[in-house]
Amino acid sequence: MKAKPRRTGRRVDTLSKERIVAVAIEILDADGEAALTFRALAAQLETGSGAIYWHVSDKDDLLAAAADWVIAQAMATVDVGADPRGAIRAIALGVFEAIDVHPWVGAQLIREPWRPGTLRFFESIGAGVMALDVPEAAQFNAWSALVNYVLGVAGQNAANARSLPGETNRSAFLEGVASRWEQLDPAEYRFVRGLARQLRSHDDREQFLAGIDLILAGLTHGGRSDCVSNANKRSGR
Amino acid sequence: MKAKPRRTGRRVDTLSKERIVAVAIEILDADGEAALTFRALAAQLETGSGAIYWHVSDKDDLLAAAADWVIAQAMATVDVGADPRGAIRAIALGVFEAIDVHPWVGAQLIREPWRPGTLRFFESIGAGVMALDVPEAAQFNAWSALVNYVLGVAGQNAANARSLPGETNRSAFLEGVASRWEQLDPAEYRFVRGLARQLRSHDDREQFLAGIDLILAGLTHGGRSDCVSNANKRSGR
DNA sequence: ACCTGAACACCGTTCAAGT
DNA sequence: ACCTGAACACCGTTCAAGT
Repeated sequence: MKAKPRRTGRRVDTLSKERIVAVAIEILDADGEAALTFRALAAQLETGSGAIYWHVSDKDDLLAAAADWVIAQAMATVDVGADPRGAIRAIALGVFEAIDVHPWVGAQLIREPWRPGTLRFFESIGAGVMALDVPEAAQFNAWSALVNYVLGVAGQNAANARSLPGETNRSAFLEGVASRWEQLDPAEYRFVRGLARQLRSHDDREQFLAGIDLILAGLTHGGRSDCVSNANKRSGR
Repeated sequence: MKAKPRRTGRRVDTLSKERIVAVAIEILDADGEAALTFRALAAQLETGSGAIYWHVSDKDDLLAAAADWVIAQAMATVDVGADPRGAIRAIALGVFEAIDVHPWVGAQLIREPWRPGTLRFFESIGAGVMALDVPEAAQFNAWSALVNYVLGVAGQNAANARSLPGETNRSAFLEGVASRWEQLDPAEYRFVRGLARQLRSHDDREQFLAGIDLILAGLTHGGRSDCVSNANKRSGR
């Protein structure tokens, strides 16, 4: 009973960085960040743990490569229309949804901002900003605000999902937060208390886009002389 | 030579959660997140590693408590003026600067949004939003955009600083990113290439505040009927 | 060139034993 | 009630040895 089916000398699935990254993504999606160990990966790939180091330099490298693959995929399938505003929304939403499906990506994106997927994301947002009516001197800040916002929400989602994988878990987490918030002192925490109700029923995706729209609105109005806000002048001091 | 100075029975510094958290913050600030181990902590506290577990349930608990202490401190010293816009800017800047000094806080803030420091931060931003001219239905989204933006920048800073502690390291990191970006194909990465120059000389703090101002501008103008932007109507589809 | 898997150093956490 | 520190299970990484 010990005899295994013999391959013809060579193994069918040669080990490669692509295959390693693909299996890593499977493990990350299925069981979360803590489940990705070199031992689990080696077992799944039917090889020794040391073999992985031939193709991947490091665990950091593995995680970065996995995150970049997800983002590159998301960026490749984004439908960028003619309208720059719509393009920015579509790109941001594409990254948001990719991270929604693969929450572990959120924590990885920011490090190593020279990976192809991250670069595509950065450049696409930048192209949208250029296409808008934003003066050149303000473009860097506009780009930074958009990118930081997207990554902020991404990180938030990642942290929320880190506890345990699964959909039920997320709503349970929100329910837990909401019920804690409801027990706060009304005098001291009026706003947060009021948030609790809405926390249970809100649509993440919609709220994310509302934030993008807010930044875009500020961008357009801050730059137009016929509708200048005093928000851009330092208020007070 | 072996005789240690004998204390009078009781040890002078009783172990307590406060003292553990204080030493943990010292280690985190000095040598980064990777350096905080229960062994290092126990050595610094001159006790056994197991003793820490009597006061702290977990490493997660320890990190969350440390982050919350930093944020609570920052919130306590924020000077909130009368002007709601100035208050929001001051609160955001307070959190930004706290995370700038203690970069490891960035990654921790989001989890456990019921710790006192985090709650104070949430409530303060919420109070600012309420004080602004924002319709009640839009308050949740406005609050979310502001908080997410602050946490996004915070996370970014945390990731940048994670590589190694120290000031020189940060500028070296930015220099590395800039020089990589400059080698990109000008046809494909026009915007990111242009960013490289500005990346070296930009002021983090100023850029952070510019993002806050952008959201505030969008907030004011999106809500006013005399200056409605078409950014809030779905453009395109 | 690429793979194997035992070995190493190190970690969070537990727990019987002490005071 | 609180502290001690050895022990346990587990991890990333290395490396001599194989093909």
